[in-house]
Parts: sequence; C-alpha cells; structure tokens
Amino acid sequence: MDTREHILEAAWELYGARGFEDVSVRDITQAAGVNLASVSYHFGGKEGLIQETVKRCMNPINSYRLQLLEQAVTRHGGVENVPLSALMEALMRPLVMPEECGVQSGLMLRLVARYLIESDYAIPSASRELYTEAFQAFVSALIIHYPDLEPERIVKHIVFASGAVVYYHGLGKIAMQLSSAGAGDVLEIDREQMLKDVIEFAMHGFGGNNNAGSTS
Amino acid sequence: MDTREHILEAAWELYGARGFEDVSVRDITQAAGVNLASVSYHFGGKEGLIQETVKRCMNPINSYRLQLLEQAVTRHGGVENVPLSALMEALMRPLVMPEECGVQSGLMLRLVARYLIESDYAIPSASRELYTEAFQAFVSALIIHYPDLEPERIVKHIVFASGAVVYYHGLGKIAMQLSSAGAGDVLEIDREQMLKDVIEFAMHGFGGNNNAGSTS
DNA sequence: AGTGCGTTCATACGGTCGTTTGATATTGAC
DNA sequence: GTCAATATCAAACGACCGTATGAACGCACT
Repeated sequence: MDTREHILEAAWELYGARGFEDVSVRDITQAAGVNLASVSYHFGGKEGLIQETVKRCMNPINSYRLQLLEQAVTRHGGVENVPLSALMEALMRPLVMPEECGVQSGLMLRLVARYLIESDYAIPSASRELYTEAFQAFVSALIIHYPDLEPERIVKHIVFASGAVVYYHGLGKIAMQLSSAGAGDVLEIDREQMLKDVIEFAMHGFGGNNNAGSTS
Repeated sequence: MDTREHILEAAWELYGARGFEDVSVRDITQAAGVNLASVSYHFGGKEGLIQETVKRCMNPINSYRLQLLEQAVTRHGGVENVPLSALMEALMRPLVMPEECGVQSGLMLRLVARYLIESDYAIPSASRELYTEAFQAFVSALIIHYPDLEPERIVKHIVFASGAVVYYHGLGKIAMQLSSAGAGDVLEIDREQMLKDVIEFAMHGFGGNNNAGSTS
C-alpha cells in the first residue's frame, strides 16, 4: 500500500509544477517508480488521481482554517470578542503557510489555482462540504463583527482578500522586478511578511479599525 | 488574409472557455471553418497561436489603462491632483470592462489567468514592454500620491487589488452561493457594481481616504 | 502444499495530438 | 497570358496519450 502514497507524492509535485493536462500518467508513475497501471488500479484513472490530489491539499487547508478560528474564539471568549485581525489571520494563514497543516508549500496555491481555473471554478466534490463549512463559519463570524455591513459585501470582501493572497503569491516576485522598486533582484518572498501585509490590506478593506481587544 | 482573423477569433473563444491544453488545433480550425494546416502556416504552430491570442487581449488592456490614466491626469491638471479613486479606476476598469477597449469580455480574465498560471506567471514577450510601461506608470503615480509609503508596499497593493478583481470574477458567483448570503440564485455579477466595490476595497487597503479633489 | 485475494507487472490497443508534405488554387505585377 | 509568390487544401506521419488485459507475484490463512 506504499504505491498509492508514492503516486500521490509524485502527482502533487508534477501537477503543481506543470499542470494537469501537461503531465501524463506515465510521467507520474515513472517519477514515483511504480508501474503505469497503478494509477488506474488505485485511483480509477487520471481524473480520479487529480481529484484525490486536489482534495489532499484543499481539505487540510480548510480544516486548519476552522481550527484556527476555533482557537481564536476560545482564546478570546466568544466570537464577538475575536479581533478582526485574528479572523483574517485564521482565514489567510493556511493559504500562506500550508506546511503548518501538513501541506507542502510552494506548489499548493499554484495547484489549487490551476484546478479551479481548469474546472471552471468548481470545488471538487470531495472538498465541497468542508469548504462550505469553513466559508460559512467565517461569514458568520464577520457578520457578528460587522452587523451593519450587508452579508453580501462581507462575502465579497472575503473573496477579494483571498484573491489578493493568491495573486500576490503568483505575481509578487514579477511585479517587484517590473517596478523600479525592486531595484534589482528579489530573492524570495518573505511569506510571514506577506501574510501580515495582506491581513492589513484586507482589514483596511473591511473599512475599519480593529474594533475588539488584542491585536494578536 | 481573412483566415488569420477567423482563426484568432475561434482560438479566443475556445481557449478562453476550455483552456490551451484541452483545445486542439483541429478544434480551432474546425470552428473557424478553415483548413487544419492554416495554423502552422499563419502562426508557426500551436504555441505561436497561443502567444498571439494572449497578446491580442493583453495589449489593449494595458493601452486602455495608460489612456485612462492620461485622461485623468489632463482632466485634473497634473498627476498630483488625480484622486486615488480615479487612479484605481484607470487600473481596474480595463480588467472589468475589457469590451471598452475592444476586447470581448467574459472570456478575457479567464484566458489571461490560464496563460499566467500555465506559463509560470511569465508575461508573453510580445506584451512585456507595454505591460511594464503601464505598471510603472501607475507605480509612479501612486508614489506621488503616497510619498511616505515605501514603493515596495505600493507595488504590493497594486498586486493585491488586481488579485481581488481576478479572483472575484472567477469565484464571486460561487462564493455567493456558498454563503447563506445569496439566499438562492445569483443570476449574474453586476460588473459596474463589482468595479465600484473593488475600487473602494483597494482604496481602503491603501490606507487612506481620498486625498484629492473630486471622487469621479 | 494449496487456495484466494490484493497488488504489481509488461505489453498492447485505439485514439488524438501537432506537424509536415506535396499538390492545388488564388493572387497581383508585368 | 505568364509567372512567381502567396495561400489553401486533403492526406499522411510519427509520437504520445489514457486505459485495458491477462499473466505473475506476495502473502495470509487453512
């Protein structure tokens, strides 16, 4: 039962780097050092492997989001007391630091972005329930936080903020080079800094200062 | 010399809808009603057609951005007097309303997003110069506007804001459905509203109120 | 030792892909 | 009308794709 894991690992690596269509089952089995037919045997085919690959990185992200949210709620004693910054951090951190929930970073955002685009932005069925749960949890928390903001606007802001992360992760380095700002070589994105930046950006976007206790 | 145009039109449609890898040269030539070999003849191959297709939608967007920026500058009499909202609008509107610069909407953002992801976020060489010019123009304008903000942060904010648009365009409808907010069916995104929303979000994100004249 | 089951293996099948080819049609200048 | 240059055409090529097949293997259990 080791083969399955080897395949998933190779699939993760190759799909993330080169895309689903561009990577053949042969590429993956060869990289994994297993037989070609193993993919059909263990996953029912290429499509099954793709679904499983995406699920195995999307679900931990959303679980981690819920976990961070819950931690924040208990720490501050109630949803209504959680500062906005903590809410945003619970929402964003799993995207920026996926390795904290066991998802290998680097390729994660690219792989998910690829999948979303190629699947016409459909969440894979194996991840939909958890995704919905996490999404609604944050919407609810933010509604409590901003009772006078229309829920619709809150949803938009969540999407805006998520887009900011994803886009920055992909284009950030290039943008720094394009602008005169970089002034040469941008070695690597400071992800902890990026997390702070995007949280601040999103918080401002929500139109407000932090209207509750501590800022951590 | 009509064949070339027919091919580009069909390529635009199909690549935008289904992706580059998933659409064969045969699909395109058939949809365009031309011979299979025409693609090789006119574009040197599939890759050449892809580059040309992306270029033909990316360049008008960036030209339109520069045009709107210039209009705003002359209208307000100098870069320093252009309100932030107008800067953001010049940056965002071409993305949301591409048909205003002759680029068929709907498929545009998806096609560009696809290309960026699949090309490892590399701007196609035929569009790089114009893209860089537009990018730097906005960075310069924003530096004048926010002299105490580090340029690096300004670049980040531009990327954040762009990501917000792109992501919302893709995931907006789904997010509305997922949340209880939608309360049923979300028919279509109101793009003019979306533009206003994202401009407001980005302006807040820049940390400030509008520090200049009119708001249009 | 033998049986059954889950797994791995080499190999083959039908299909689609991007590209090439050489013939044919169209064009425009003289 | 002639002749190149340009453009279109049907057909074929070799390569690679995802999947299916049936034999071989490992191993617990009797």
